[in-house]
Amino acid sequence: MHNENVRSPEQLVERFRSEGLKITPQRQLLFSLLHENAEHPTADALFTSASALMPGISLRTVYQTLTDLTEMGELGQVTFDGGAVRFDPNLTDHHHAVCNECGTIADVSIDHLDVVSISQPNDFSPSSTSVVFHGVCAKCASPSSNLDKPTNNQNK
Amino acid sequence: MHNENVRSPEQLVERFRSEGLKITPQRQLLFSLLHENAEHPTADALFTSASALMPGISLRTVYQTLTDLTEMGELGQVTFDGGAVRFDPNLTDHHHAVCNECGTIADVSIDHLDVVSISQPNDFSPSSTSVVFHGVCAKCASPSSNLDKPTNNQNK
DNA sequence: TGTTTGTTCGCATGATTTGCAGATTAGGTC
DNA sequence: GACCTAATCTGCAAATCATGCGAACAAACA
Ligand SMILES: [Mn+2]
Ligand SMILES: [Mn+2]
Ligand SMILES: [Zn+2]
Ligand SMILES: [Zn+2]
Repeated sequence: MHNENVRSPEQLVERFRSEGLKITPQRQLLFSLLHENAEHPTADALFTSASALMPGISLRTVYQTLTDLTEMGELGQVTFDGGAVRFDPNLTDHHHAVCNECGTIADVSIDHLDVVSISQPNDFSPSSTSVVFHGVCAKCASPSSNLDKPTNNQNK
Repeated sequence: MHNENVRSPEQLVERFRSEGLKITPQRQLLFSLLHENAEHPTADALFTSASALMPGISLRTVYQTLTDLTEMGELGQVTFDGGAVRFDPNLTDHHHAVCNECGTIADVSIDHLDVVSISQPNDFSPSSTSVVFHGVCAKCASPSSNLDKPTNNQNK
Protein backbone atom coordinates (compact mmCIF):
# COMPACT_ATOMS: atom_id res chain seq x y z
CA MET A 1 0.00 0.00 0.00
CA HIS A 2 1.71 3.16 -1.18
CA ASN A 3 0.29 6.60 -0.51
CA GLU A 4 2.01 9.21 -2.60
CA ASN A 5 -1.15 11.21 -2.71
CA VAL A 6 -2.95 11.23 0.58
CA ARG A 7 -2.75 14.33 2.72
CA SER A 8 -5.58 13.45 5.02
CA PRO A 9 -6.83 16.23 7.28
CA GLU A 10 -5.15 14.44 10.17
CA GLN A 11 -1.84 14.43 8.39
CA LEU A 12 -2.11 18.09 7.56
CA VAL A 13 -2.94 18.89 11.16
CA GLU A 14 0.16 16.94 12.11
CA ARG A 15 2.26 18.82 9.59
CA PHE A 16 1.00 22.20 10.73
CA ARG A 17 1.54 21.33 14.38
CA SER A 18 5.08 20.17 13.71
CA GLU A 19 5.80 23.47 12.00
CA GLY A 20 4.56 25.44 14.98
CA LEU A 21 1.48 26.63 13.13
CA LYS A 22 -1.88 26.83 14.80
CA ILE A 23 -4.78 24.53 14.20
CA THR A 24 -7.73 26.79 13.55
CA PRO A 25 -11.29 25.77 12.68
CA GLN A 26 -10.91 27.54 9.35
CA ARG A 27 -7.86 25.51 8.45
CA GLN A 28 -9.41 22.27 9.56
CA LEU A 29 -12.47 22.95 7.49
CA LEU A 30 -10.39 23.59 4.39
CA PHE A 31 -8.34 20.48 5.04
CA SER A 32 -11.53 18.44 5.00
CA LEU A 33 -12.90 20.17 1.93
CA LEU A 34 -9.71 19.40 0.04
CA HIS A 35 -9.49 15.81 1.21
CA GLU A 36 -9.86 13.53 -1.79
CA ASN A 37 -11.38 16.41 -3.71
CA ALA A 38 -10.88 15.67 -7.41
CA GLU A 39 -12.86 18.64 -8.69
CA HIS A 40 -9.93 21.03 -9.04
CA PRO A 41 -11.89 23.77 -7.26
CA THR A 42 -11.12 27.45 -7.43
CA ALA A 43 -10.55 29.52 -4.32
CA ASP A 44 -13.99 30.99 -4.73
CA ALA A 45 -15.62 27.57 -5.06
CA LEU A 46 -13.95 26.45 -1.86
CA PHE A 47 -15.03 29.70 -0.21
CA THR A 48 -18.63 28.97 -1.17
CA SER A 49 -18.43 25.43 0.18
CA ALA A 50 -16.74 26.61 3.33
CA SER A 51 -19.23 29.42 3.89
CA ALA A 52 -22.10 26.95 3.92
CA LEU A 53 -20.48 25.10 6.82
CA MET A 54 -18.86 28.05 8.51
CA PRO A 55 -20.76 31.28 7.89
CA GLY A 56 -18.52 34.28 8.26
CA ILE A 57 -15.31 32.68 7.07
CA SER A 58 -13.36 35.13 5.00
CA LEU A 59 -12.42 34.67 1.37
CA ARG A 60 -9.09 36.14 2.39
CA THR A 61 -8.53 33.29 4.78
CA VAL A 62 -9.35 30.74 2.11
CA TYR A 63 -6.76 32.29 -0.18
CA GLN A 64 -4.29 32.49 2.66
CA THR A 65 -4.64 28.85 3.64
CA LEU A 66 -4.51 27.63 0.05
CA THR A 67 -1.37 29.66 -0.54
CA ASP A 68 0.18 28.27 2.64
CA LEU A 69 -0.57 24.71 1.63
CA THR A 70 0.82 25.32 -1.81
CA GLU A 71 4.05 26.77 -0.43
CA MET A 72 4.35 23.79 1.87
CA GLY A 73 4.07 21.52 -1.13
CA GLU A 74 0.88 19.99 0.20
CA LEU A 75 -1.30 21.31 -2.61
CA GLY A 76 -0.95 21.75 -6.33
CA GLN A 77 -2.14 24.56 -8.55
CA VAL A 78 -3.28 24.48 -12.15
CA THR A 79 -4.79 27.04 -14.49
CA PHE A 80 -6.48 26.60 -17.82
CA ASP A 81 -7.06 29.20 -20.51
CA GLY A 82 -6.53 32.18 -18.28
CA GLY A 83 -9.23 31.18 -15.82
CA ALA A 84 -8.90 31.38 -12.06
CA VAL A 85 -6.31 29.24 -10.32
CA ARG A 86 -7.55 25.77 -9.48
CA PHE A 87 -6.25 23.79 -6.54
CA ASP A 88 -5.28 20.18 -6.86
CA PRO A 89 -4.83 17.85 -3.90
CA ASN A 90 -3.49 15.24 -6.28
CA LEU A 91 0.25 15.62 -5.91
CA THR A 92 1.19 12.82 -8.22
CA ASP A 93 2.69 13.63 -11.59
CA HIS A 94 -0.31 13.79 -13.84
CA HIS A 95 -2.06 15.74 -16.57
CA HIS A 96 -5.55 17.02 -17.26
CA ALA A 97 -8.49 16.66 -19.61
CA VAL A 98 -10.87 19.62 -19.76
CA CYS A 99 -14.39 19.04 -21.04
CA ASN A 100 -15.66 21.76 -23.35
CA GLU A 101 -19.25 20.90 -22.47
CA CYS A 102 -19.50 20.65 -18.71
CA GLY A 103 -16.17 22.15 -17.75
CA THR A 104 -15.09 19.25 -15.58
CA ILE A 105 -11.38 18.68 -15.27
CA ALA A 106 -10.30 15.07 -15.10
CA ASP A 107 -6.93 13.76 -14.07
CA VAL A 108 -5.00 11.94 -16.75
CA SER A 109 -2.17 9.74 -15.61
CA ILE A 110 0.40 9.21 -18.27
CA ASP A 111 3.05 6.60 -18.07
CA HIS A 112 6.26 8.32 -17.30
CA LEU A 113 8.05 6.80 -20.23
CA ASP A 114 5.59 8.17 -22.72
CA VAL A 115 6.11 11.72 -21.61
CA VAL A 116 9.86 11.38 -21.44
CA SER A 117 9.98 10.09 -24.98
CA ILE A 118 8.12 13.19 -26.03
CA SER A 119 10.00 15.77 -24.00
CA GLN A 120 12.71 16.58 -26.47
CA PRO A 121 12.39 20.06 -27.91
CA ASN A 122 15.70 21.08 -29.40
CA ASP A 123 17.92 23.34 -27.32
CA PHE A 124 15.67 23.12 -24.29
CA SER A 125 16.08 21.30 -21.01
CA PRO A 126 12.58 20.74 -19.68
CA SER A 127 12.26 20.28 -15.96
CA SER A 128 8.57 19.63 -16.21
CA THR A 129 6.04 18.93 -18.90
CA SER A 130 2.32 19.52 -18.71
CA VAL A 131 -0.23 18.17 -21.12
CA VAL A 132 -3.78 19.46 -21.37
CA PHE A 133 -6.44 17.74 -23.41
CA HIS A 134 -9.47 19.71 -24.52
CA GLY A 135 -12.49 17.82 -25.73
CA VAL A 136 -15.67 16.13 -24.60
CA CYS A 137 -15.82 13.90 -21.57
CA ALA A 138 -17.47 10.49 -21.59
CA LYS A 139 -20.55 11.71 -19.76
CA CYS A 140 -21.17 14.53 -22.19
CA ALA A 141 -20.36 12.37 -25.20
CA SER A 142 -22.69 9.46 -24.45
CA PRO A 143 -26.04 10.19 -26.16
CA SER A 144 -27.90 8.00 -23.68
CA SER A 145 -27.13 9.66 -20.39
CA ASN A 146 -28.38 13.04 -21.48
CA LEU A 147 -30.64 13.29 -18.48
CA ASP A 148 -28.24 13.78 -15.65
CA LYS A 149 -25.72 15.56 -17.80
CA PRO A 150 -24.20 18.45 -15.89
CA THR A 151 -24.45 21.66 -17.87
CA ASN A 152 -22.57 24.00 -15.62
CA ASN A 153 -19.63 24.90 -17.78
CA GLN A 154 -17.42 26.64 -15.28
CA ASN A 155 -14.84 27.92 -17.70
CA LYS A 156 -13.93 31.55 -17.99
CA MET B 1 6.71 27.01 -50.83
CA HIS B 2 3.75 26.56 -48.55
CA ASN B 3 2.45 29.29 -46.30
CA GLU B 4 0.14 27.92 -43.68
CA ASN B 5 1.30 30.57 -41.31
CA VAL B 6 1.64 33.86 -42.98
CA ARG B 7 -1.01 36.48 -42.37
CA SER B 8 0.97 39.34 -43.80
CA PRO B 9 -0.38 42.82 -43.07
CA GLU B 10 -1.46 42.99 -46.69
CA GLN B 11 -3.42 39.77 -46.39
CA LEU B 12 -5.13 40.95 -43.25
CA VAL B 13 -6.04 44.22 -44.91
CA GLU B 14 -7.54 42.17 -47.70
CA ARG B 15 -9.45 40.01 -45.26
CA PHE B 16 -10.82 42.98 -43.37
CA ARG B 17 -11.81 44.72 -46.56
CA SER B 18 -13.61 41.67 -47.86
CA GLU B 19 -15.58 41.51 -44.63
CA GLY B 20 -16.69 45.10 -44.97
CA LEU B 21 -14.48 46.21 -42.10
CA LYS B 22 -12.55 49.45 -42.22
CA ILE B 23 -8.83 49.78 -42.63
CA THR B 24 -7.73 52.12 -39.87
CA PRO B 25 -4.20 53.24 -39.03
CA GLN B 26 -4.52 51.54 -35.65
CA ARG B 27 -5.36 48.22 -37.23
CA GLN B 28 -2.63 48.51 -39.80
CA LEU B 29 -0.10 49.25 -37.11
CA LEU B 30 -1.11 46.20 -35.13
CA PHE B 31 -1.04 44.04 -38.24
CA SER B 32 2.56 45.06 -38.78
CA LEU B 33 3.50 44.58 -35.13
CA LEU B 34 2.14 41.06 -35.22
CA HIS B 35 3.72 40.16 -38.53
CA GLU B 36 6.23 37.38 -37.98
CA ASN B 37 6.26 38.24 -34.30
CA ALA B 38 7.43 35.13 -32.44
CA GLU B 39 7.55 36.73 -28.99
CA HIS B 40 4.06 35.75 -27.90
CA PRO B 41 3.40 39.31 -26.73
CA THR B 42 0.71 40.32 -24.29
CA ALA B 43 -1.87 42.98 -25.13
CA ASP B 44 -0.01 45.39 -22.92
CA ALA B 45 3.32 44.68 -24.61
CA LEU B 46 1.77 45.36 -27.99
CA PHE B 47 0.18 48.51 -26.59
CA THR B 48 3.61 49.72 -25.49
CA SER B 49 5.13 48.99 -28.88
CA ALA B 50 2.22 50.60 -30.65
CA SER B 51 2.28 53.69 -28.44
CA ALA B 52 5.87 54.37 -29.42
CA LEU B 53 4.88 54.55 -33.07
CA MET B 54 1.42 55.99 -32.61
CA PRO B 55 1.14 58.09 -29.47
CA GLY B 56 -2.43 58.28 -28.27
CA ILE B 57 -3.53 54.86 -29.41
CA SER B 58 -5.82 53.35 -26.83
CA LEU B 59 -5.18 50.14 -24.94
CA ARG B 60 -8.86 49.46 -25.50
CA THR B 61 -8.31 49.52 -29.25
CA VAL B 62 -5.42 47.11 -28.95
CA TYR B 63 -7.58 44.66 -27.03
CA GLN B 64 -10.40 45.19 -29.49
CA THR B 65 -8.28 44.48 -32.54
CA LEU B 66 -6.60 41.47 -30.98
CA THR B 67 -9.97 40.06 -30.03
CA ASP B 68 -11.29 40.66 -33.53
CA LEU B 69 -8.32 38.91 -35.10
CA THR B 70 -8.73 36.01 -32.70
CA GLU B 71 -12.42 35.63 -33.49
CA MET B 72 -11.60 35.70 -37.18
CA GLY B 73 -9.15 32.88 -36.63
CA GLU B 74 -6.25 35.03 -37.75
CA LEU B 75 -4.53 35.01 -34.38
CA GLY B 76 -3.94 32.49 -31.65
CA GLN B 77 -4.04 32.92 -27.89
CA VAL B 78 -2.04 31.14 -25.22
CA THR B 79 -1.74 31.58 -21.48
CA PHE B 80 0.77 30.17 -19.06
CA ASP B 81 0.42 29.81 -15.30
CA GLY B 82 -2.37 32.28 -14.94
CA GLY B 83 -0.44 35.11 -16.56
CA ALA B 84 -1.89 37.54 -19.05
CA VAL B 85 -3.11 36.26 -22.38
CA ARG B 86 -0.39 36.07 -25.00
CA PHE B 87 -1.08 36.42 -28.69
CA ASP B 88 0.41 34.07 -31.20
CA PRO B 89 0.55 34.78 -34.93
CA ASN B 90 1.79 31.25 -35.48
CA LEU B 91 -1.37 29.43 -36.46
CA THR B 92 0.25 26.10 -37.10
CA ASP B 93 -0.36 23.27 -34.68
CA HIS B 94 2.49 23.61 -32.25
CA HIS B 95 3.46 23.66 -28.59
CA HIS B 96 5.53 25.83 -26.27
CA ALA B 97 8.63 25.81 -24.13
CA VAL B 98 8.74 28.39 -21.34
CA CYS B 99 12.12 29.36 -19.92
CA ASN B 100 12.14 29.74 -16.15
CA GLU B 101 15.11 32.08 -16.36
CA CYS B 102 14.37 34.68 -19.01
CA GLY B 103 10.70 34.02 -19.54
CA THR B 104 10.95 33.59 -23.28
CA ILE B 105 8.38 31.37 -24.90
CA ALA B 106 9.64 29.27 -27.77
CA ASP B 107 7.56 27.40 -30.28
CA VAL B 108 7.95 23.66 -30.28
CA SER B 109 7.14 22.07 -33.58
CA ILE B 110 4.72 19.21 -33.34
CA ASP B 111 7.00 17.15 -35.53
CA HIS B 112 9.17 16.47 -32.55
CA LEU B 113 6.21 15.30 -30.58
CA ASP B 114 4.29 12.17 -31.11
CA VAL B 115 1.32 13.57 -29.33
CA VAL B 116 -1.10 11.34 -31.13
CA SER B 117 0.43 8.30 -29.52
CA ILE B 118 -0.14 9.83 -26.14
CA SER B 119 -3.57 11.33 -26.64
CA GLN B 120 -5.52 8.48 -25.23
CA PRO B 121 -7.03 9.38 -21.91
CA ASN B 122 -9.74 6.85 -21.13
CA ASP B 123 -13.30 7.94 -21.74
CA PHE B 124 -12.25 11.22 -23.28
CA SER B 125 -12.35 12.43 -26.86
CA PRO B 126 -9.72 15.12 -27.15
CA SER B 127 -10.23 17.65 -29.90
CA SER B 128 -6.97 19.36 -29.12
CA THR B 129 -3.90 18.70 -27.06
CA SER B 130 -1.47 21.27 -25.76
CA VAL B 131 1.92 20.55 -24.31
CA VAL B 132 3.91 23.06 -22.29
CA PHE B 133 7.52 22.49 -21.33
CA HIS B 134 8.96 24.39 -18.41
CA GLY B 135 12.71 24.53 -18.06
CA VAL B 136 15.79 26.43 -19.12
CA CYS B 137 16.34 27.58 -22.68
CA ALA B 138 19.60 27.06 -24.54
CA LYS B 139 20.71 30.64 -24.10
CA CYS B 140 20.23 30.61 -20.36
CA ALA B 141 21.74 27.16 -20.01
CA SER B 142 24.99 27.80 -21.87
CA PRO B 143 27.60 28.92 -19.30
CA SER B 144 29.55 30.76 -22.00
CA SER B 145 27.09 33.27 -23.32
CA ASN B 146 26.31 34.75 -19.95
CA LEU B 147 27.03 38.22 -21.23
CA ASP B 148 24.14 38.96 -23.48
CA LYS B 149 21.78 36.79 -21.51
CA PRO B 150 18.40 38.47 -21.26
CA THR B 151 17.27 38.66 -17.67
CA ASN B 152 13.83 40.08 -18.16
CA ASN B 153 11.69 37.32 -16.82
CA GLN B 154 8.30 38.44 -17.94
CA ASN B 155 6.31 35.83 -16.10
CA LYS B 156 3.57 36.69 -13.67
C1' DT C 1 -18.47 67.80 -49.34
C1' DG C 2 -21.84 65.16 -46.93
C1' DT C 3 -23.79 60.90 -45.04
C1' DT C 4 -23.41 56.66 -42.97
C1' DT C 5 -21.78 53.33 -40.10
C1' DG C 6 -18.07 51.09 -38.17
C1' DT C 7 -14.17 52.45 -35.02
C1' DT C 8 -11.66 54.56 -31.46
C1' DC C 9 -11.21 56.26 -27.02
C1' DG C 10 -11.82 57.06 -22.11
C1' DC C 11 -13.94 55.54 -18.26
C1' DA C 12 -16.61 52.49 -15.50
C1' DT C 13 -17.05 47.89 -14.15
C1' DG C 14 -16.08 42.98 -13.35
C1' DA C 15 -13.05 39.17 -11.94
C1' DT C 16 -9.23 37.47 -9.52
C1' DT C 17 -5.72 38.03 -6.26
C1' DT C 18 -2.72 40.32 -2.86
C1' DG C 19 -1.39 44.07 0.77
C1' DC C 20 -2.44 45.90 5.04
C1' DA C 21 -3.84 46.68 9.83
C1' DG C 22 -6.82 46.12 13.50
C1' DA C 23 -9.63 42.60 15.92
C1' DT C 24 -9.56 37.91 17.39
C1' DT C 25 -7.93 33.56 19.09
C1' DA C 26 -4.97 29.21 19.60
C1' DG C 27 -1.88 27.46 22.62
C1' DG C 28 1.35 27.78 26.17
C1' DT C 29 2.18 29.52 31.19
C1' DC C 30 0.90 30.21 35.89
C1' DG D 1 -9.44 28.70 34.73
C1' DA D 2 -7.18 33.24 33.96
C1' DC D 3 -3.55 35.47 31.37
C1' DC D 4 -0.18 36.49 27.56
C1' DT D 5 1.37 36.80 23.24
C1' DA D 6 2.28 35.68 18.77
C1' DA D 7 -0.14 33.82 15.06
C1' DT D 8 -4.33 34.10 12.57
C1' DC D 9 -8.58 35.93 10.75
C1' DT D 10 -11.17 39.38 8.76
C1' DG D 11 -12.64 43.45 6.10
C1' DC D 12 -11.27 46.63 2.97
C1' DA D 13 -8.15 48.88 -0.18
C1' DA D 14 -5.60 48.22 -4.14
C1' DA D 15 -3.24 45.95 -8.24
C1' DT D 16 -3.81 43.49 -12.49
C1' DC D 17 -6.11 42.02 -16.47
C1' DA D 18 -9.99 42.26 -19.36
C1' DT D 19 -14.60 43.76 -21.03
C1' DG D 20 -19.05 46.83 -21.37
C1' DC D 21 -20.63 51.19 -22.78
C1' DG D 22 -21.54 55.56 -25.04
C1' DA D 23 -19.97 59.72 -27.10
C1' DA D 24 -16.60 61.51 -30.31
C1' DC D 25 -14.43 60.36 -34.50
C1' DA D 26 -13.22 58.93 -39.15
C1' DA D 27 -13.07 55.47 -43.24
C1' DA D 28 -15.65 54.41 -47.16
C1' DC D 29 -18.62 55.84 -50.58
C1' DA D 30 -22.01 58.65 -53.31
MN1 LIG E 1 -5.33 17.08 -11.18
MN1 LIG F 1 3.55 29.84 -30.40
ZN1 LIG G 1 -18.42 16.94 -19.89
ZN1 LIG H 1 16.07 31.60 -21.03
